[in-house]
Amino acid sequence: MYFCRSNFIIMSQRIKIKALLESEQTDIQVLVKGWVRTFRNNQFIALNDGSTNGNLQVVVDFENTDPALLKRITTGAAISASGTLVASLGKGQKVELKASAIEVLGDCDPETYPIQPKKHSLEFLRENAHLRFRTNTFGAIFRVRNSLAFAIHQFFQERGFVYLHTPIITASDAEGAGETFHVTNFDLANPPKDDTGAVDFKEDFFGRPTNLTVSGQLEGELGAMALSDIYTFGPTFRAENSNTTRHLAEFWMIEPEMAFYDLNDNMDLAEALLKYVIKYALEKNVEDIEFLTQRLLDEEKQKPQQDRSEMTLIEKLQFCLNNDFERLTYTEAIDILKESTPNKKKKFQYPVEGWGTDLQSEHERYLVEKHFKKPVILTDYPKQIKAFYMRQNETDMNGNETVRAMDILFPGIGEIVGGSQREERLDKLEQRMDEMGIPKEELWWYLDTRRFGACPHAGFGLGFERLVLFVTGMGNIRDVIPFPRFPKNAEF
RNA sequence: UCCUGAGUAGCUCAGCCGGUUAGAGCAUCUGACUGUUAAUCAGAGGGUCGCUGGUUCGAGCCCAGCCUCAGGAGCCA
Repeated sequence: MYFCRSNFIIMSQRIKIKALLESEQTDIQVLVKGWVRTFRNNQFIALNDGSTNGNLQVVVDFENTDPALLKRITTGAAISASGTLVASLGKGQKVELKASAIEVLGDCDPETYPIQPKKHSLEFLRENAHLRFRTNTFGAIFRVRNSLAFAIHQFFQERGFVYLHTPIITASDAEGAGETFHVTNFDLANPPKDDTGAVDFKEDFFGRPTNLTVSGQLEGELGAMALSDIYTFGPTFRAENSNTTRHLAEFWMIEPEMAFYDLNDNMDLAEALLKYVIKYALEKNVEDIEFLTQRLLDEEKQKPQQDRSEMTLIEKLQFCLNNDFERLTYTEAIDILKESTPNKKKKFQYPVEGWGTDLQSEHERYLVEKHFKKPVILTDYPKQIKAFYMRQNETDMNGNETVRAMDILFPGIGEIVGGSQREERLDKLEQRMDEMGIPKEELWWYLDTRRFGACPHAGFGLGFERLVLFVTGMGNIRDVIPFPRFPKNAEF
């Protein structure tokens, strides 16, 4: 960080390895600190400090170094090294540090340290999630995740959106977005009961049943009805017993809500956001994405030819930037699927027959990966399979009832964004809530926005981990969040 | 939750039809070498075969239940 143009370095200041590796200067005195990746030949330390995927080679003058100190330079040990940055005498790196002093800051017993200088499976590293940051793969993933998070804020801030913090604890379970985690202060072995023998939540902390939020959308809409454009970016919780590579019990979601937006504006914004943040990561995390691209190539070498992707990770990301997402209605998608080869040859597990049922993931995958071969935005889904707050379309000439919904489908991920134009007409909204059995009394505050100065508006939810999954090319969502929460697992 | 597969050394795995002392590679340790890049070479240590029960003269292997993991499905973001 203290890299001055004048070749002058403050020796007492530690320099991050990323800055050193990018440096054009040599023959300067520097101080570095980091963790040993490998120690080869009693001479060469591959040192990493997390600032970049690359290691700095620290060369030790082993003949003039205390053997007891050399023994303590083990994989995983934290060390401090100072010396001269010189052009490397060996191949494989431009510069290296000729060490004049080395201090072991934290020893690391190689007999018991789980991370060995060898390849580890992702499953093993998941069980050692507290240490997996120290691997190349997870270093790259979490630096990319960081960039994406920053880019999301930057995108919205540049457009005048207000970052709104919606509550984590809520009393409404009305949205029906999934099973909730209960929040209570009760002694679960002995909760207070009322006259009928039911648990008496009047005695609980909030005086009513509460749960962790499944979505900040409804509260987000309240903000949009005054601030015009808001976004949330926070954790959400679903107690679904989902055991897949695409679901977590705790995940982060970005939920913008925009007043005076219709569905087209909504789609434009979502597409622009995705392209913006992918572009940002591609530019900001060049080495990380190159590393992850190579990692994916190596992984795919183990698969049979037909299961390998046609594009590398970088190519996929660039392809995403350079092409408009395909936009079509649910009804058009059903027509395509009905006429598709796999449907005619009965290759689908769930044959596509009529209008009105939800698409299975095999159908979404066909549209995205085989038919269009690019991200797809599906709109105007049947009203019966979508949430109560979505704006109802006029019944079409075939008598089909649809809502102004949109889902963005990504290759390998499936649904990454789900959104809609919201129903701003009070009578329509109330009627739909009645039909779906949603308690209007509980959502009186939500309905107030339709009573007082209602206006057309829209919004969407973007699953952050699914985005990270796509940009890193990883296959399991549990590998793109630092400490995954899923059924039967809350370690760390 | 359902379907399929898996659980054997620190890690990744092999282990035949149920039969003597359970193997390999990597990692670790010891020694050699000393401009290495997954260093190399020689040697050594390392096991409650997921758990519980059952069948059998005998179980890593067969059976039942449970636990955990992976992949797929559903729910979804």
